[in-house]
Amino acid sequence: MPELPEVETVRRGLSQQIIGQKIVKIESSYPRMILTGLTELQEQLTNKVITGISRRGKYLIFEFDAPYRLISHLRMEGKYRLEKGGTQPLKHDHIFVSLASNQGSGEHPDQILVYADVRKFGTWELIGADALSTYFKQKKIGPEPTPMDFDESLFAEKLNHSAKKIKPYLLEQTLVAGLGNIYVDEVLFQAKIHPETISSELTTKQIHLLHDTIIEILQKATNLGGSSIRTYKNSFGKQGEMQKELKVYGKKGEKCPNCNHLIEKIKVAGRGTHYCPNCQKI
DNA sequence: TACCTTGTTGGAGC
DNA sequence: CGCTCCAACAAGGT
Repeated sequence: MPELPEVETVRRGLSQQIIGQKIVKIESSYPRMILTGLTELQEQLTNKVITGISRRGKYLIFEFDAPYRLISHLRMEGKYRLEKGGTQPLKHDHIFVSLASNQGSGEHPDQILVYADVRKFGTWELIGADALSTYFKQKKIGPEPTPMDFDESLFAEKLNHSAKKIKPYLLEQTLVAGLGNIYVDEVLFQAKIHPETISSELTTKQIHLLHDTIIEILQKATNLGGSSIRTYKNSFGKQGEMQKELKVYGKKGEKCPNCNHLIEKIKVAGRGTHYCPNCQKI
């Protein structure tokens, strides 16, 4: 379940591995996940060089020496890895991008970027470079969780006028981009806010703490290479370190590190939700 | 076998 | 109309 820290870690890895390489072939055994079509992708990107990889919220964005951008969302279990050619595809491999170093005469592929996804929930979309900002505006993706982008007064203004429960609201990606089910539980625990608190009932003090905690936890998790719970690995096949730092996610029945009360798991808006009933009261 | 997992969306319902 | 909530969906592991 890659959230912002995991997606950012994948981005950093892939940037080291494939920037400057030329796409010589694209194949897919599950073209349905390419929402804008496999043929279009092949037509526009074959023989193009990958010039950069960026990220917006949980979306990865591949850039080329062509006016197109490839937007990749990993959803639950999407993964990238690089392989030498001639390797047998694994069961859940869906897209194969053959890459050649963009130097010399060789069109001989050096390595293959493989996209694998057990659940097949991830998506690829090819869009014009000029349509990128429109794409995220239409999806109402909120600011990046950084001190520069994430404006506290705007955040407070939205919360003050909403009857939504805070956890599902934070998961919408509209208040701030990048939180998923793991980090939203961790953030609310650290800020001592009950996940079912009605947004407009949060105090100014709580909102301030929540704002700072979102930035802090996502930054910390990114620095640690994300959390490998379930099956997440980065593009080098390496696990993250943040799972060791989690306080409530997946800790049902264990003691709260603050007060020794047992961590509970409830359902909030259909999502498994971990919290300490003693530290996080409505 | 039915249920659970998650992010996102469309539409039901108030 | 505006807002909130929830089922549905993608597919397979347990």
